[in-house]
Amino acid sequence: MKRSPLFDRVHALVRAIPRGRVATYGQLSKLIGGRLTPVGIGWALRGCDARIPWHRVINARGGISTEGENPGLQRDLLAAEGIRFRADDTVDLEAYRWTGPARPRRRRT
DNA sequence: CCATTGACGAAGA
DNA sequence: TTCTTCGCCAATG
Repeated sequence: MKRSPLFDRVHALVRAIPRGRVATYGQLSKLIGGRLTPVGIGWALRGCDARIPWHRVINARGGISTEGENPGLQRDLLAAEGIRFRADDTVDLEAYRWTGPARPRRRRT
């Protein structure tokens, strides 16, 4: 895997996703700055290192897009983090969506 | 260098 | 509401 600045940024971002939380491709794309499209995010994660929690990245519907080779793998990994799937095998983004690396949710001071 | 594809998303019909 | 089209960046052939 070539370490492009963009890819490295994506990897760092994904590693910043807390356990039990998920992010969408489009969201990461925006967080990066739009330099990479959602598809580009997937490209960056396609051959990433094992230390990257790629399983926390799902599509905008809350569904899994990696069922191609390991059907259920990502789902199992997420379930192991306490994430519950709906009957549609989708995650409730409203509840589990990661807000960002340092989302200023509440100004303490 | 040119064309196609890819772990996607949003908008229009 | 669902289906189709276009867009976006990078990699590969």
